[in-house]
Amino acid sequence: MRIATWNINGVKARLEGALAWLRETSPDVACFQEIKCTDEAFPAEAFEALGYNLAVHGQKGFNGVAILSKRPLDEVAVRGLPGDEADTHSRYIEAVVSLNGGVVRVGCLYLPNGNPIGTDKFTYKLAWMRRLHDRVQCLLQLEEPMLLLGDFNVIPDPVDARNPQSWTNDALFQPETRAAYRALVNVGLTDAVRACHPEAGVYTFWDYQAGAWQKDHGIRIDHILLSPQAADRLQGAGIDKFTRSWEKPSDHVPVWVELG
DNA sequence: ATGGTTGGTAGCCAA
Repeated sequence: MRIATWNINGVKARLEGALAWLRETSPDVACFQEIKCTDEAFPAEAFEALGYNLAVHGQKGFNGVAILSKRPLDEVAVRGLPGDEADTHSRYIEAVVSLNGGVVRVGCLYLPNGNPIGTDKFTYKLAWMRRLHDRVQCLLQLEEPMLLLGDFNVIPDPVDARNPQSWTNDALFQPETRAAYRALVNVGLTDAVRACHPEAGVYTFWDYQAGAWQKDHGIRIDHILLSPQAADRLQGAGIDKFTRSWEKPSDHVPVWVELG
């Protein structure tokens, strides 16, 4: 089965592109980030017409995440990342997908950008990563096939940027950010794209500004992390770079894994 | 080069 993630940067602006991508690649599960709308405003019918069941956690204007699944969603485990009642951002939704003779748990996330550094936005990013770490440690005890996927807003290593030096003052590439991401992976998760594509030049985001796409000034910040039970079934991973050339593209492109 | 571009929303914020 194919499980994919895509920061679509506005479901209203990206509806035709998102539908075209779903028709073309037919993922069994698709996770969206930055839907930028409320649950009520999400164009559910258009996705249901393609055979998807939906779990949406949105808010007005920005953020917002959604899980689409061809198989039934057994349970929407949580809407919103646990650990801070005061956090009103819609950045995490987790659901259990029912399979023939099993389940797979999917955590769809939009990790805070954190810029500019030295502000409460960066503090919020690091606190959010700590809460995500706590959630993952809890989930690993279930010993299920589990995927944590989405826009992590983390450049893990210099190889994940075309021009690493240009990101040295950015929240996505701070030592604290990278350390928190390493700690998360090191609890026992597999970075699926890294495992399947260790080579340089693998990116998932190109800024709209300054001709970043034309110059291939990309970064790899959208990730799929697998629990051991999911990693055992990993058959391949990839990036649907072709969507970045479409009319009205998202600045991110889809990332996917194939599980046996 | 502290630039430039897009989306959502309503005179800017987030990225």
